[in-house]
Amino acid sequence: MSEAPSDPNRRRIPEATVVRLPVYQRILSELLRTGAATVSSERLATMARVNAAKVRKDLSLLGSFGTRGTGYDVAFLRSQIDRALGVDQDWPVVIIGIGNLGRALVNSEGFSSRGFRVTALFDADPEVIGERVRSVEVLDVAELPAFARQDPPTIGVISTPAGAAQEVANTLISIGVRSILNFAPRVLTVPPDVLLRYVDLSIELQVMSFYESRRQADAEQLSTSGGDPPRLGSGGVSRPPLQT
Amino acid sequence: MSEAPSDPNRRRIPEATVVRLPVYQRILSELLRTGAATVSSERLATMARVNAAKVRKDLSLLGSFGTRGTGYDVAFLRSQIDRALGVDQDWPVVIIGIGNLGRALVNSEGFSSRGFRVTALFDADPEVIGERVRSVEVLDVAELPAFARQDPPTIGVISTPAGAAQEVANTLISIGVRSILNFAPRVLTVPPDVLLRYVDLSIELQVMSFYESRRQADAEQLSTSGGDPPRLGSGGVSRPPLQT
DNA sequence: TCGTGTGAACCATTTCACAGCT
DNA sequence: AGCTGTGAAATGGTTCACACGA
Repeated sequence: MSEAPSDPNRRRIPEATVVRLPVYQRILSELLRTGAATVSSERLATMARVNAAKVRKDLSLLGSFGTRGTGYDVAFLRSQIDRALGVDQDWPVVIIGIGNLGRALVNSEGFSSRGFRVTALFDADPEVIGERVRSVEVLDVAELPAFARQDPPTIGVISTPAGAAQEVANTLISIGVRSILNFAPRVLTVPPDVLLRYVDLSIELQVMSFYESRRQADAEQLSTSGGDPPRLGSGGVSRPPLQT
Repeated sequence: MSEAPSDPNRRRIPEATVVRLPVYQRILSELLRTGAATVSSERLATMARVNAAKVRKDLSLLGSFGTRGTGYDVAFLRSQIDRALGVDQDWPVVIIGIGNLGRALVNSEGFSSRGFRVTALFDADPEVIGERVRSVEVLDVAELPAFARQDPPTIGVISTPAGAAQEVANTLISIGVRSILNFAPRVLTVPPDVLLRYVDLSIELQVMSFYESRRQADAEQLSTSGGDPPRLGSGGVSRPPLQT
């Protein structure tokens, strides 16, 4: 009735794996820089601070790219991950809000390379409009709809102050953008077919605070009562979580 | 033999929940701004783009703070989340690398308020050293060890270029910092007792690329063969994941 | 012999469904 | 009547352990 279920790509990839793929991607890029030709799941796992079986399972979801007894070809594997992530395609990106954060984004490795093409920057501040950042001109945000008719962006990045974020989101949606990445500290409302993701610079800081206060609580517990030694694992200190 | 197992705090909180607590925290702060006195799990869930049962389970791990038939008291719940996250305590933070990203961090809501106190900024560039950002002076990174003896930081934030990140991490570890938040696009090596978390500004962008290319693939599939209509859920378009 | 790829077992997290309080 | 808090079921994700190929 339906097609063969094991088409190499096209297989359902769990969200958890999708989020790890960019991590592997970066590690492979670094390995490439240092001249490594092949890498084992073991080594990749150590660098990514995850379990080797997880690396193998993640990668096997993309296809069988390894060689038994040898490992994975670094360059080839990276190209396959790029393909799975879709960063071998061209995604026009607009960034709205060119303060320090917007500038940092434009200048960041991952934004201006690897599939993403920053086609325009937008701001509302006359001081900033007309400036060039990385040779891309900052336009008046009022011109965003007109710009989009010429060169429609796929992804919109919001790095405005919180107060402007919802309005910018509305504009992006009205010009047909269906993927929005929001750095502004504000909860946004968008239609259900729009993919909205948040990056909160301070969430990780708060997660650190959580584990740090657990550490302190454990340390105090230890000095007041003569409790168990702080063994890692089940009790004691919370297992340090791995990176996003 | 041992103490009662249901001490309100002190209960093990799953990592997945810890990461959502800052999200609830922000939402509650916004509700407070708009003057809401109480909130239901349903409403909180809608705003956080998660399931209501999940909200209730998450919150019940911190204690029984809701009122049946009414919901949660916004201000009280927020203070309890703050407590659980440890952001009611004082965490001295140093930031190393005062480029655009470092400045954005210093100026961001979540960094300079709510428990975190940016005690000093560091850079290696003589142009930048001596400058003040948000009234905090930028010091020479060479002075970091001396500074730490006076006013030891709990958390170190790395927002340097990739090339400097490992060296900065080594310095932080040598002065006793056990929680490091790394924004530099570089895999770092640290001892196992150091809590290291990464923030990669482009990971979310790559995740978007993944889902966007799935959308395109689905759209093409649909136009070439006369396949199934793109029902949300099992097949069709991948369920848009919720924010980190 | 080394290291991938993968069923199967295990563990964590999510969701359901409803008892119980206001 | 409305909404929380929570066992129990369902789902999703991780790890084990080993067959198999290079």
